[in-house]
Amino acid sequence: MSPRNPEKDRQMREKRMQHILDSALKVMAVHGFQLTSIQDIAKEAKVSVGTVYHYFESKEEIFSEVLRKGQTNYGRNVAAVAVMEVEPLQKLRVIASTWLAASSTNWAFTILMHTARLSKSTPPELKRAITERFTANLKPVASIMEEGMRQGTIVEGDSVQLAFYFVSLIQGLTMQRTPDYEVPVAMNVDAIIGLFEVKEQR
Amino acid sequence: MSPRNPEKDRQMREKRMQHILDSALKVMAVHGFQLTSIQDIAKEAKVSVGTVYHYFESKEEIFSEVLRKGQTNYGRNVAAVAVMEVEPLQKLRVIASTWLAASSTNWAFTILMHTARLSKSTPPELKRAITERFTANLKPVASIMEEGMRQGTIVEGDSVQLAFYFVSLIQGLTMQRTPDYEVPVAMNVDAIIGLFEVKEQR
Amino acid sequence: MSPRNPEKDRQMREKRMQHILDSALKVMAVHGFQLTSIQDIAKEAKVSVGTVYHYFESKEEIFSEVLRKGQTNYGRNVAAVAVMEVEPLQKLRVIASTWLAASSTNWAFTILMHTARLSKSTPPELKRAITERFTANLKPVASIMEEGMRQGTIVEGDSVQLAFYFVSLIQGLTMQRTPDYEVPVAMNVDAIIGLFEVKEQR
Amino acid sequence: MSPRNPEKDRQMREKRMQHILDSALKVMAVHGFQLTSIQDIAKEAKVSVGTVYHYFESKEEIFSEVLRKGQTNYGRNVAAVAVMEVEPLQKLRVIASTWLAASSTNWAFTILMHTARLSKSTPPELKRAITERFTANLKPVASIMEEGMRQGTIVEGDSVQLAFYFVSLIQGLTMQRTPDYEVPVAMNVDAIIGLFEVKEQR
DNA sequence: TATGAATGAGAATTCATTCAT
DNA sequence: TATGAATGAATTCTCATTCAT
Repeated sequence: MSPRNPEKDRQMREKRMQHILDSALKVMAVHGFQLTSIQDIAKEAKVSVGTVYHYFESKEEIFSEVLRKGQTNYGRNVAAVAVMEVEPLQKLRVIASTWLAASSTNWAFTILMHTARLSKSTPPELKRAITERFTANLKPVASIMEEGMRQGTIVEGDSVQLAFYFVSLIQGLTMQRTPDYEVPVAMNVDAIIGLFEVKEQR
Repeated sequence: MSPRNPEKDRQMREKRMQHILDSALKVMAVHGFQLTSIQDIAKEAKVSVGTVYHYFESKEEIFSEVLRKGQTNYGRNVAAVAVMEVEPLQKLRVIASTWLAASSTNWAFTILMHTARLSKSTPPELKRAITERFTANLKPVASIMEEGMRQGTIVEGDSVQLAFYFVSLIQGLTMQRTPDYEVPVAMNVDAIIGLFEVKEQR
Repeated sequence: MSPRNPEKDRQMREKRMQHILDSALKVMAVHGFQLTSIQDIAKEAKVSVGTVYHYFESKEEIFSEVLRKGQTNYGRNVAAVAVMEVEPLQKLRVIASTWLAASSTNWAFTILMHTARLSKSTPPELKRAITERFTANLKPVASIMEEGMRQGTIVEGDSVQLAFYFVSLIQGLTMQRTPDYEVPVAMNVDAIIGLFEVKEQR
Repeated sequence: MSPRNPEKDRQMREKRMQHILDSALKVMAVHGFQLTSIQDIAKEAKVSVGTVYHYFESKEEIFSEVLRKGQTNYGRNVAAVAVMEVEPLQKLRVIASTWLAASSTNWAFTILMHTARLSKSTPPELKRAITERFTANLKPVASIMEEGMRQGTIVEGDSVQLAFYFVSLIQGLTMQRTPDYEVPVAMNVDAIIGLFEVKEQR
């Protein structure tokens, strides 16, 4: 019947969708959330507008997917760090360094996430999904905090709250990392981690 | 024809402009940044679109002014706290509590600021102005940090960097405060301030 | 405060709205229902697309208004005929002649009405409104039928049903009146009315 | 490779084309005329868009074929009724009952036909074809009328005109039969036929 | 023959801005 | 100064049609 190869078709489809999502994140990083038009995304992906709509129902869905993939990815990375064979403080350092790395577009991603949660026009399901994934992603960080408390190297407190503060701080700093006009104050990962560290007695 | 009073005219003008700016912030807090139209602002201010354009050159200028007033205001408040007659840690507490108060629309303001800095369509002058005011506003906080270090109650480090971390943390937390789907983790001002506090010897 | 004349403004507004609605009917008569674009309407009315949207919320609303005005108008006309001082059969003749007059765009209007009622995309309220007005407009015709039955000049039967048949016949014929390729069969008002007439005994 | 059978191939082709046309009518009955997309038709027929284009040149052609088959079919049915061995009035009754049967999608078909004739975008050939078939289909009905006149059971008049009125009435009533908001007036086939009947002397 | 990916023109709608009154 | 009508560019989304596999 069909002279096509369904399996290959499926793979191609998957690949193109990912390509479009990557392009979407890239332009959103430059243009900002809802200011990114489908045109912009299509141009970046070097496909036509129609093609974008061939793969995604709406602009809405693209944003939703970008966020989902990004948060899921981040969650996986953090979980991997949490079970590494190093000191808890070192784990925090890895997370902070990765997130704040100059090359990353995390600042764009963070803004994207918060703007989506804020915007009146974002559908409730998406808001809830974002918040839930964010909350779930706090877990691995919280477990690092607990581990550090047990070892006496991380300050005492509610582990989830501490994780919340840590992540919020990192995200807050990330957003200062926007291009063009960066705040002229250096960031020092050791000093940041130091805030969560139990100081040795002299 | 009523005789004109130039001084009163000027005051009236000032008052209406402020009214429009207040209305603008109010709707932007609900609708999100650039999704707020001039129509929305005019409706909120109960004036016509034409009137808005009498007082402001462009939508651009309104945003710019909202940000300028907001940042200036914030700067004044922080400066006032910095010279209060209380412990440095207490000063930080006051700043944090005020900023994170449930009633505030600081989350909207923070997003507004970051989105503006991020957006390609924001003119460079505005971006620079925002960043400069942000940087300048770090000063009073840095002086609090220095004061605390001198007294041995605040952790050692570069005072401006510490201020940067403190403000970023507060802003990062603020953005978790968006309505509808708040992250289900409590915020505890004492615990937050605790991160910057030198712990007593046991 | 306002150097404008509100009353005059209101009148102008009313006039422009009517002008746009007239233009809308005119183009819909040529292009057909949902095939008429706002562009078409704007061009016909010699205003910009934006202006059309200044006066009407949506294409939907324009169609809805065209139908409402048209049906209301028709209802008024039929009611006026119903109370004229002539024979019942003569009243039917007047209605039929008016409706089938070559110059009228009733055929367009009729199609418009039925297509709207048929289309899946027409909101239920509009469908109900159309149907209700149609039903209400049967009343005057039914009263003519009753009058004729009392006088023995119109065939016996349920007056509302008879009215329904009469109107449906007229509308059915109207739709044959589309331009370009008219059905090559003459219409004779007397013969049509004859169907509802009690034939004299010889 | 299976040996080809040209005759069987042709039959298959014919069968698939008919299947697509049937599906087309089905969806058009629900979605309304030009609001039906090729996608809709393909989905209903459970084939791909490409396949539809294998069998038909354009959307235009599909509509054209649906109408042609529908009108031809109707013509055949009416012609069959015309030569049945029953009273002329009974023949009219059969035609009316069939056409107005609740289950039929004639209302969709009727709208389809009229909208096509009306639309600016319908090519002239199609318009002419529709009108010609419509006109030709009046013949069998006209012959029924003539038969009735000869027998003195159907009112006198031009037989083709009478047929025209009869068919227009039926079509007019059909369009009141749209789903969702039917006009709340009963239809009585006997009463309808009665309009064309010569009344007995008292 | 069958598929569905790709395209681009066109539709509805929004909105910043201008301008006559 | 105040108003709101008018404009047209930009945006999202749809869809007929083409084409490589």
